[in-house]
Amino acid sequence: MSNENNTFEKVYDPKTTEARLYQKWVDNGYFTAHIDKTKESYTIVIPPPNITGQLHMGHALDNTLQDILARWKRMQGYSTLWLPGTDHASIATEVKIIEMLAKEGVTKYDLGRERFLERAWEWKKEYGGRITKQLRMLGSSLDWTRERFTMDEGCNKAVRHVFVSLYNKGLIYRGERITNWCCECNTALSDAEVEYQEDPGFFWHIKYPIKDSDEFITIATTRPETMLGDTAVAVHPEDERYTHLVGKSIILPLVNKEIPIIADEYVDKEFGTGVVKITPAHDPNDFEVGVRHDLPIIKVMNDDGTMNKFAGKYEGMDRYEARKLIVEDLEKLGLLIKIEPHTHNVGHCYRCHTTVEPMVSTQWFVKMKPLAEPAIEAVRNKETVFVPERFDKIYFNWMENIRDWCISRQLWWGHRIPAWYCQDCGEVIVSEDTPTVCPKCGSVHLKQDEDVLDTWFSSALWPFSTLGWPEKTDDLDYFFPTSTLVTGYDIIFFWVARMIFSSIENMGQVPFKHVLIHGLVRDDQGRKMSKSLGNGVDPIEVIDSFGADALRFSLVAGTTPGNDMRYYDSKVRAYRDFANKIWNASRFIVMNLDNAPFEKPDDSMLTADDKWIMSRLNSVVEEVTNNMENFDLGVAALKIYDFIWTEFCDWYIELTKIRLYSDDIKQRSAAIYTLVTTLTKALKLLHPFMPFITEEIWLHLPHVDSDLDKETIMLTDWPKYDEALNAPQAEEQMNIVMDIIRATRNLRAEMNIKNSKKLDMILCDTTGKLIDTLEGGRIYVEKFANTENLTITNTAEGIPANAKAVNVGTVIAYFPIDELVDFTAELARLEEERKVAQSELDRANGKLSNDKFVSKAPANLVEQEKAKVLKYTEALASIDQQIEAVKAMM
RNA sequence: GGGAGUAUAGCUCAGCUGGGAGAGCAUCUGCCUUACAAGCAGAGGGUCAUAGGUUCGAGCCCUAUUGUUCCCACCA
Repeated sequence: MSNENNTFEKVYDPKTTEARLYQKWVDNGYFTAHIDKTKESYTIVIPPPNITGQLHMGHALDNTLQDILARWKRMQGYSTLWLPGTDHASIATEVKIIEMLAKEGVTKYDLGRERFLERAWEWKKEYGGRITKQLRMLGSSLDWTRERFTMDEGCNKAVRHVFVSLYNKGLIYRGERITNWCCECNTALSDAEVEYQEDPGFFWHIKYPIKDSDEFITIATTRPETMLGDTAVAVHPEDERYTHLVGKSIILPLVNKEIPIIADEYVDKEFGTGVVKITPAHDPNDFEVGVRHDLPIIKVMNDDGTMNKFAGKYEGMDRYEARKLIVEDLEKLGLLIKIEPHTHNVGHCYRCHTTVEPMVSTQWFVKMKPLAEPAIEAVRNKETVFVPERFDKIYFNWMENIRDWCISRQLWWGHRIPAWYCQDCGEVIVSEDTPTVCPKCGSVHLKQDEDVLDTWFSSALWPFSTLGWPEKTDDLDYFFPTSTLVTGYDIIFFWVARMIFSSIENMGQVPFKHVLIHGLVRDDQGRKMSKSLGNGVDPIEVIDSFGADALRFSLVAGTTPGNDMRYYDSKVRAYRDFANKIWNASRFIVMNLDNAPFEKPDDSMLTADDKWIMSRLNSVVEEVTNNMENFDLGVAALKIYDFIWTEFCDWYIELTKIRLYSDDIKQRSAAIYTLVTTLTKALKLLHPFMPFITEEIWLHLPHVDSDLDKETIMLTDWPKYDEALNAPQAEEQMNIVMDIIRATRNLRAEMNIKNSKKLDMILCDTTGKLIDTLEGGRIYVEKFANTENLTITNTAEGIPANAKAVNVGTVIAYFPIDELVDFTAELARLEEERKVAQSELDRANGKLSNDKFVSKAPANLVEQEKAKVLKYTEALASIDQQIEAVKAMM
């Protein structure tokens, strides 16, 4: 074992170890997954972070969870692959590059497509590696030999293959539909990419004059500028107020065009004026109405949100400028009745947050119904299970009400749509390979579609495209379907749902067995971390000050799947302290290594504390493993923390000092052996959570059994529950011993007796049943209660009447104390103790006198209550005796 | 308009299929005890939101109410 740089300093310094260990892990290929048919595989694909991104707390949480699972499964003997990669993030990246170009005073159109893409690839080269470097700092055991990118050659191939296949099945089509249009990003968006929020606005009530009449009809609108594209006015067919007008026309103000008054069920009689202007080109509902009534579609805006030639005198104006002017003009004409404040739900672009404009355009769509159905079935049949399960409701709700997916984007950075249009005959050619001639007319004048695909189209294929599909690769064969997907609830629609239906469609099976959903990491006030608020905490800075282990642990310990959490420095600090605690405990053990030979002791050399700690750890192993299997990582982490700090450090290590400082080398050796093996096992449990410090310590420790040929804790075996290690008698004994020690310390604190002052003590068990147990624990009590003249007896006879008495279960610890005892206070304390004992006794008796309890409750609980009756009866008797004694002294 | 989460100690949160409420931080009291003051020992602090119900027994299950957070939905 090499010890370079490994001196045990008093304070653990993560900085000097983390980078060194990570490099070693990578260099030695520990993260590299191997196809081994004798083993089961365990696979996680990373949710690919955007190449524009920097690691934020959400990533830190997401990847910590994945790393814990990967490291744990690896130790359990699974052939484990955690596959890394990044996402080209079409729209997000394009926006960033345009911003960068703007600083140079250039637009993307100035550059042209080709040179723009060159710049984009340069960007990818420069920033794409930034976030993966940061993932390394977290300790992520990712198999970098298999790193992928959504726009690498293999993924491109998968994308084209899927597109063509869906097109040939009629599941991808192109058509003129109304879509969400972002005027800022200049592209169509899918429904999932629109975020709705309540915005304050106005309701403008406008009079539309009826043709050949003096009558008016009043409409109310929130977007007056779209009236220029009105092609009808609609009322409800059963609205008596207006039935006489159906079939007539109105003259559209400002445009002076005649448009019909139609009747349609869509109109709500109760809302507004009961009359709706119909603008098929700029409203999704109106579009539907337009289709039903065969209305013309007049688009009055350009893609950038300015008014076009159909807007007449408003042409060229920005949409909001036009709105203002139109309202003014209407007012001048006396057609504006009133303006009402009105808040309404308005869609915003999820990338740039500008108001989305519903607009008609020609786009490519995926027909969703046929794809959604089997995807719903698969989750219903639990082929894929959400953890926690309630998230399947969100999934079902979305999938069952799904609309066709708009997949074309008017962007340049992304997978260009593999469709070509024949310039001569208009034929549409969809093909994986670039066609050279038109199959219909033989023309060579083919032009590829200008648009790219929604960035989520490629991420939907991620679990199999990254393993080599559509090729039949060994990786695909062995590692697919993957095991667990870890992600936040915020991208269930964007990503999880789409992976599920894409996988079923293309692979014939679900892409993963479990979806572990986590919540958001919020700031210390519970607010979402965001750039605009400036309240984001940089995980890299946290790692810098407290270490990756501390950050990881703080993100997991005590959290519940699916629930949001808050980030606190104080939490990380607490776990940094925990790391330091383990460090010092280990330092202590290592310091004692040359104190005695490290060898397996004879069973007879094992003491009660040895058996106790091994038995306790054995239970912890079982519980933690069960928790991990149920994805209760937060509970598992706390149990490990608690075991190491409280039971191992605060008790066991202290207890072993009796032997470590003894003259008997065999005893020292036995203590050392148990210390090392217990610590080692605990470190293994902790390793998935705190990979760095556990490895660093493990490298300092001597090893036994299967660890002997291992060079890293990463590849050691996950501890297994072992029936043979259970030691109920030792546990009982140590529990009594610790209770007595605690009671004594308590007494000292209460009575202001220095710990250094030795006390006389008489341990009295009048039942006589615990005498052997107490004798066995004598050595611990003597040392840690700091006694002299410790007497263990089964009779109260001969105990000085003025001895201070403390009840520890059925055992009474007497302290003949020379100092003046305040008898009044003592009496009061005893009375209080009596009250408690009496109420306990009443409680137990009450339960037992309840026939229903006795007959219906499990037998062991009934037994427990009976035992209590005995115990408190005895306790009461003894307290009464003490009270009498005190009274006699007064 | 639908749906989901959440309400537990001063703060942040755990609490596995119902069987006597826990942790960290904070507070108070002692300790530099030869692994650790980023530590040790002790203490205080909770009608588990409210009201009903089921049960021998409810923080946990059911119903309603209130507060709070979020998701979905085409109301012009």
